[in-house]
Amino acid sequence: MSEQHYPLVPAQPSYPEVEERVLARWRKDGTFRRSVEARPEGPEEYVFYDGPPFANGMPHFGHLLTGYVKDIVPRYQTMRGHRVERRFGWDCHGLPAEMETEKELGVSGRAAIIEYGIDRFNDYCRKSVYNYTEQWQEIVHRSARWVDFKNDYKTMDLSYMESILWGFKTLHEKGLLYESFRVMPYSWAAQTPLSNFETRLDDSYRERTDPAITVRFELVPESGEPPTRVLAWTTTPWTLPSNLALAVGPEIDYAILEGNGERLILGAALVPKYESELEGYEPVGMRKGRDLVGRRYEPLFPYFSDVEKAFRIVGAEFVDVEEGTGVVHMAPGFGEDDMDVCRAEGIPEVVPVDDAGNFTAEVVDYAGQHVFDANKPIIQDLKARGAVLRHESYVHNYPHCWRTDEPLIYRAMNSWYVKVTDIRERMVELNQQINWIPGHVKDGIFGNWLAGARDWSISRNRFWGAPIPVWKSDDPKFPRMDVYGSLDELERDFGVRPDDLHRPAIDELVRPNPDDPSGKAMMRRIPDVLDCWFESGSMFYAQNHYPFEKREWFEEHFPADFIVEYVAQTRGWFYNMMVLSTALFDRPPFLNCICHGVAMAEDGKKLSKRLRNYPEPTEVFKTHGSDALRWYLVASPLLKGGDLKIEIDGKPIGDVVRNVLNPLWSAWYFFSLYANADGVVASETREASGVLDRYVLAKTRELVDRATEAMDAYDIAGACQAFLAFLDALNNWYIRRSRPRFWKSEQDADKQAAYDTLYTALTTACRVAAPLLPLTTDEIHQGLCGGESVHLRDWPDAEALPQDAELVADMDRVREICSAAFAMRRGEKVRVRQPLASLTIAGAEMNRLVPYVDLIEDEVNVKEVRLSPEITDFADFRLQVNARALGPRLGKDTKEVIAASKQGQWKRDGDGVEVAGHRLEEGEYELKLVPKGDLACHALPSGDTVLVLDFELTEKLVREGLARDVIRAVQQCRRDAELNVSDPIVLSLKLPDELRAAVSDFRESVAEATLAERIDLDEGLLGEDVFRQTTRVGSHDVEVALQKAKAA
RNA sequence: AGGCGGAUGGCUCAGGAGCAGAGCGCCGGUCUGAUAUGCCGGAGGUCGGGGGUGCAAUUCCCUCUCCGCCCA
Repeated sequence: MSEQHYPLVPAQPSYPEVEERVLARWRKDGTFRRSVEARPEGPEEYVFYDGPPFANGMPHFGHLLTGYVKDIVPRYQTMRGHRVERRFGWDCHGLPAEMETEKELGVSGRAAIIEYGIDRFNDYCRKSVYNYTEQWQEIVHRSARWVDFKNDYKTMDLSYMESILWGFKTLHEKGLLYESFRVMPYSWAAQTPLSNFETRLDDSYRERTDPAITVRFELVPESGEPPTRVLAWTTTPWTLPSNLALAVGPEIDYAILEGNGERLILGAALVPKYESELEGYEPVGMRKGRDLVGRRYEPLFPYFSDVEKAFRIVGAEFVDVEEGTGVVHMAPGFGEDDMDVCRAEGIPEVVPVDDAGNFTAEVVDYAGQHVFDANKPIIQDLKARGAVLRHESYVHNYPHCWRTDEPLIYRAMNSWYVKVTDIRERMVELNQQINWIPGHVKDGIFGNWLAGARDWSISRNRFWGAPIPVWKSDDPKFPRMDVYGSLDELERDFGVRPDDLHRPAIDELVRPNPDDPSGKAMMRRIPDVLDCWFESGSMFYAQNHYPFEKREWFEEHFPADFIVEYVAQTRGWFYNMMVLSTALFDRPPFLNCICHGVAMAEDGKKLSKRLRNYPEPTEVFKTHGSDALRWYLVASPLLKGGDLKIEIDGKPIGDVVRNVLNPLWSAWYFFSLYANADGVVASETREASGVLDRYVLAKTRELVDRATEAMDAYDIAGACQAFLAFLDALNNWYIRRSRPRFWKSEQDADKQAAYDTLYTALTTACRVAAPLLPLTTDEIHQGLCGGESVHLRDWPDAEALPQDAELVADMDRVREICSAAFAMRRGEKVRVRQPLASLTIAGAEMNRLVPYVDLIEDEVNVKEVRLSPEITDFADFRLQVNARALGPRLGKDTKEVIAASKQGQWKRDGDGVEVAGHRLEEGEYELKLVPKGDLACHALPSGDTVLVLDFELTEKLVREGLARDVIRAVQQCRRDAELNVSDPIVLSLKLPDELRAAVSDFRESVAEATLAERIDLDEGLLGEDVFRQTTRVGSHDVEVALQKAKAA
């Protein structure tokens, strides 16, 4: 046995085992750190920002997908020579943590938390952040994602939070913050306002049945007028006690109806909808809305009857007659439009609802009742007073809180806002500097969202978050507001340097108001904390404690070269970073951004832990491995922004093993098997002489070119596609056709060339696929290159490999010819082992096929390949018009030309052709070959080549075919006997006469093919170590006996 | 409600104004001294409904219906 220079590998490995092995090696060797540190710091660095996930559960396929992309691109850029630091980030603050803590501690609501103690509450939140970090690290590690956990950032770190203070103060100084009392979506269950985009992030709109009532409002009578009532419609009866006005559309027609001793006013277009209620009422007039404006009415409830300027009909453009009565009841404390209209009219708002959604004492009759519970008694009261014309149920989509699932209300609140509208235009401009993948996101989903951006509410009336660094005087006689942007500033004014910026410690910083000479007024922090989105959107500066540390580092690492998250983050993280980056630095926060689609469960629904509608990622790791999952996800439509249904049994992931991992491994197995058998050491080569070697090197070059182009365009699926095409050429053509060169016993230059070429193709392929299959390729690469990790290598240099487009085109044509020949054999039901006399190839440029004649003869198993330029002997031309080129020129006649060409009604006309009275020039048509009907003929799909296969069999050909059948039987026997591929044997065959004659005729080739030193056809093989087998060849039984030949 | 995406073979999805594609599944065949988890071939689709623009629409426009997603 020769010396072995490569590991012996199994034909089919357990990929999960391979992966565990590679992971252990990485850990032991510190491969990740080494790969980063091997690249220089400085301007050549490639900057990646990791979006912080909120880890309140185990990662699912969606997280993994993002993680894979977060790994692939940095690995690629690292191989391209760039240093890529990868810090993991954790999103720690905000409602998700608070809600979880409320549930686990059994305290619910602001009051309960304050009673429980903000310090204890926040301590629990702080701990809960760590609940899943370990499992996350484990899964991220197992998925072969390289990311730095040790040096991670957390949004709750003191340094991070100090940067947040800086960001807030800087916005304030730039005049981009304001405080305002406005109507906002409010979660009474979470006891916090939500920003407008939070109400759109989750699928928060969902069906809800509410009461809808049509209410009579009694007008203050004008002289001589019978009792007159205006009808208004609402689905929120609980806002009626806060009603302060009624709105009509100035241009809308309102009908006046009379009956039952009263007059009713409602939108004329809506009268038919109230047919049954209005029976007995007669129309007595019609008024435009503007003629109703200014009329006073009686308050429905007494609670706010003294509010100035209230209880009038006002005009509002937004009123329509789509629904209701064409008259809108206005409660300016609970509706955005209502507040706008009423403020314009000088009507103040009233908000008699507390933080928990209960009526306050102002509304005496319902005080303490939750607003939704109060709907019922309010309706009953109104009915008792005869104020309700109709009471119905109304099913509509209604916004719900994304954390608590409870319905939101709209409520006027005090909140801090970022003046996004001031920088909106600039964001739209800066967005043009960003390369979005897929491209339509830029001016589609993201661009549109930016263009319609609204001011961002960033204060939360909660506990676990970065504090709003605003201190106000507690005495309105000495108004003063201080905004702090650093620990230094806090220390300067309060005399202590906080080591924790969380509540309640931060609230304890109090000092006398310097503007109050008596010293009694105190400066106190406003109790709100920041929206946690403000914090994650600040990561690009806060993760490195900007501007307090590493300022230069920041300058060099901003904006990011690359980020990736799923597409909905166009409303979340992408957007918030854009706002803050534009506001603070007037630059885009990132330059390339992949938005991937949504991984869904097999049932087409979103992945749901509760429904368990998806397999555990860890199970997939155990069965198919991480590389297969990685490939499955990133080669899918997900990266083009599409959604993907993940099958629960993971079958498509198994397909990846079969279609990607196995072919790659098979090539590696083949190499190691024969290289070890021959004791060969292969090395990389840049040139070759044989057509097969030159072909596969050119294919390798093509792989590098295509993959580079794809990866540079962030088209990961495209890189996968290129790799698959290469694997096919390598396995099913190069290796398949080159096998005899590896088998032969001479250790000559041709054999070495074959090894070197295969070695080059394999090592290059591993490097190209390293980001896509980091574990499997590393195992193979280490085997090929003496233990060197593929991830420490550079991306292959395409220029080092020969480019030969002509050779590739010719060889691909040859492959097509062979494929077509096999199809013809199948048509005639003639097995490939049966040699045929000849294959005639007719078509253009036949001379280019000359170097491949032997190869075709061998592959197709024919004695002779004839190349013929006489195409018309075998085939006719069919005219195929190029409608795309012709259409613009011929217009209406195009159809006729197409029809005529299909019927063969055309003739050649010099350089062109004539069809239906038109002359077609070159480029406007193509001539395709169609075999003549009576020949065993086959045309290539390209239409430029036809094949004729001679199926006439001579006695000799038949015998040769039979001999090959016997060879096949012997080879099977060798394999069943578990012989080594290079073991010589002694062979004995017991054959029927026909086969015996065939083997006699072709004794030499049988012996050569089966490595038989001796073939015995008469006496049979006797002895201990004889392997015997009876198999069927055609319709005959054949007895094969063989024995490993004794070493000479 | 809104924003966005989607509807193409049994399934998962590409494509894109000019003879409808891939993978899987199915059916049939078959090479093999690396790989039958391979290779070759085949069947299978009036490209969701309706309207419009065009010489030409599955593709562009309008509309309807249905589905999906919305802190990865």
